[in-house]
Amino acid sequence: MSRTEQAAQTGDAERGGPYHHGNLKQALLDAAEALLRREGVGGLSLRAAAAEVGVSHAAPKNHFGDLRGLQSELAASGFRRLAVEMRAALDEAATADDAMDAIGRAYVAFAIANPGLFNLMYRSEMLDSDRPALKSALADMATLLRGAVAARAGGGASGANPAAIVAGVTAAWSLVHGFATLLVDGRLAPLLAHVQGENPEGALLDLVLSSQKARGTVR
Amino acid sequence: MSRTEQAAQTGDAERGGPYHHGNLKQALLDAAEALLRREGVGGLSLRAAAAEVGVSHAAPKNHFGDLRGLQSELAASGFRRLAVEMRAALDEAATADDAMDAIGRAYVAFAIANPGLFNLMYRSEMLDSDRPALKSALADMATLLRGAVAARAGGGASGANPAAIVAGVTAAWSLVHGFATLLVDGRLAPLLAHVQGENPEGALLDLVLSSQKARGTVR
DNA sequence: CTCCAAATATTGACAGCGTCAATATGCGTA
DNA sequence: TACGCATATTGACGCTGTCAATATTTGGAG
Repeated sequence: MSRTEQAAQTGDAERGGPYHHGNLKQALLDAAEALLRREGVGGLSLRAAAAEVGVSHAAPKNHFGDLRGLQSELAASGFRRLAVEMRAALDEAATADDAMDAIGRAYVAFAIANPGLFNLMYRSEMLDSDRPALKSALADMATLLRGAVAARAGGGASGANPAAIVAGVTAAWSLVHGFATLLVDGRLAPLLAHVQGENPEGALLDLVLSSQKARGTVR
Repeated sequence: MSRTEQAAQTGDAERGGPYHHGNLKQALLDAAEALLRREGVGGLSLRAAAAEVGVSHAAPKNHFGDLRGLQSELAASGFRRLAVEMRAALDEAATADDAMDAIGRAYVAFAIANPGLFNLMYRSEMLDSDRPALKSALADMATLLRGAVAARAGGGASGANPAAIVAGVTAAWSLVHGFATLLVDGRLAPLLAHVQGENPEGALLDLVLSSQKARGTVR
């Protein structure tokens, strides 16, 4: 009995849907992200995503080519959403210095809210950086970061030292990314135990951000 | 014809060695690390390591249990070696402030020299943190980091603010780990292009480390 | 010295995975 | 209406981790 005969007997809604799904690509992305959220980056597979949608194991090939294709689209979606949240944080900040902290907090908040996706986004061996969706999402992130640092360094006027901007972007990104990465990987757990209050992650991040500003006074 | 009969005919040295390898655990670890270096974290597999050593596909089970066991021992070895190099850098530094930079440089140098291993070390889902070897290696790393920060914060005397030490450890570790992670993942390539000279990675790291110290003067 | 138990290694099987080729189905258009 | 292209299925292949059953070797107890 073919899949279509089954569908004709049981009705599309009850089993599998029509032969042509109609919106399979997005459905697969949603299923894949659910898998990522539920089982982590190791639980993500083409076959599992296909099964979750109720479609055959080779169906994803038409839309993503291979596993790296699916993962790249997923990562691109992640970078897009991260950029949105960072921009929102940027717009709400009053001073340029507040803006840097706000961006950093948005970055970490995204990693906490989407640990599996965040992991995937920074595993280049699982991604195809030539995928247009991923490429443009990454370029967008880069200009956002660079713009924020330039705004702070320029202090309103333009023409800040380019080397200082490169260093600033690298330093700010490294600090926040390192924190997010270590946190998501569970490496900060022993340190978090020394921070009291609810939401110790946020408190520790605040400590880190302010300790950077007060460098020299800690001693 | 059994494996032993073959060995009796061809000689142990020529094909496969004796039935009992004698040092299979270490040989598998070496093969696995070679695999990791050659093909990255995705190319690591029990069967490939076994094949490289010339042993049956299920032989690793006796020594590591499962794949996570092998990966955990590999990661433990990595953390041990990293700690050695960080301690060496620490001992060579003159001032306490130099020491922090030296540790950071050693950390990044290790990541550059062993990218696959470094990746593995910070993918907890691939590791079993209950493995004694990994547990103790991680504990050693933690005390090293904490000690270095406490020495800087204490300035020779003891009794520095514990909260400041937690913040300092987190900040220093986050900054350097973020830099190493982004670098190994290829994410800093666009920024590295703006740094002239041979060894741009080291130059950029120097910029980052000094920009942290000069915070406020960049503007 | 002998023999037996424990440690170590092999073999074969199974399910899950990504990927490919061949085939089936349905939608839009000429 | 009929054709063509996009989409989906089926079946196969080799790779993987893991397990159970078996084979071999080693080392120590008697």
